[in-house]
Amino acid sequence: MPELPEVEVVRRGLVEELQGTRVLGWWLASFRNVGVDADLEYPGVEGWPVGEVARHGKRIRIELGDRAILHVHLGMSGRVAVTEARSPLQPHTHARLHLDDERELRYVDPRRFGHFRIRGASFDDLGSMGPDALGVEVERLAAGLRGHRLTMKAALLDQRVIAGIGNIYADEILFAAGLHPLQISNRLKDQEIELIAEAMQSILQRSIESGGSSIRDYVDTRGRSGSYQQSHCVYGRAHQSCVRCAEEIRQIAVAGRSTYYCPRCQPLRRRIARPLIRRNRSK
DNA sequence: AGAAGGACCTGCACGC
DNA sequence: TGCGTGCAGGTCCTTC
Repeated sequence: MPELPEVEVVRRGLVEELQGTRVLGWWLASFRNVGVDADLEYPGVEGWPVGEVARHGKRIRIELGDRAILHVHLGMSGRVAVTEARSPLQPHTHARLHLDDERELRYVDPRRFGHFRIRGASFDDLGSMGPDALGVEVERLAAGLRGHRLTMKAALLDQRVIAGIGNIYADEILFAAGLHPLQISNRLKDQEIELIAEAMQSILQRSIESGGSSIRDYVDTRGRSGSYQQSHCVYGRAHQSCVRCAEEIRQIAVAGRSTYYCPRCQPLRRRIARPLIRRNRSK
């Protein structure tokens, strides 16, 4: 399931693959998450030059000439690949961008949680998004976390607070920072926020260098899996021993998501609002 | 304002 | 073997 590191690996792959190409046209499936703005005409034989391939959080934006931007979100199971136009189509291929060198950019998404939309250059999809998690400054992270009264797990998953973190890295970051997932975001001490910021940078950076985490579906633009899942300390390790203290890793539901943590390395501080704990424990 | 649950969607693991 | 069921999760929406 692609989060920031996986999306960044995909972005870097696209930069390599799409350099110097032009988009001549497209084929788009008809379902709600795939489409093109009604007022954009087909590029035609001259094509649109592929420009900057940028990323914010889990979203990729690809400039197409000066009039359009391709917005891609991989959702749960989305993949993009640049392949020979003649190569056979994989099942669940929902979009194909025809390039000027006999290749295609293809978007495949079995679970259809992702998005693939060609929109006018002025369209802004980042409106309420928080800062990108990679390289975020401590002050901005602190402002985001203290601006909401959320459990830490919910805060890290909330793209308005910080963009790019999903279920896996939220758990890994909280473990590295020694914070319980039910800790309340606007009651953190400065030192705790610094620990989160440090853990976030080091984990995301290391994961990118490992090609991301491949849990089920994720592969990069050339179909290669990442290996960071081998470095996970808590995610998916319920009932196994903590790598740090050997205590049993626990699995609970927080913000509607499976959450893994070590009760000894991530103790719950008392200043938590009681109703929150009761509600979560009653599940 | 925030929590919770449902909807979207498919593949996979599991139990019978 | 084959079927039904539950689960996984990113995001948006509704309800409380």
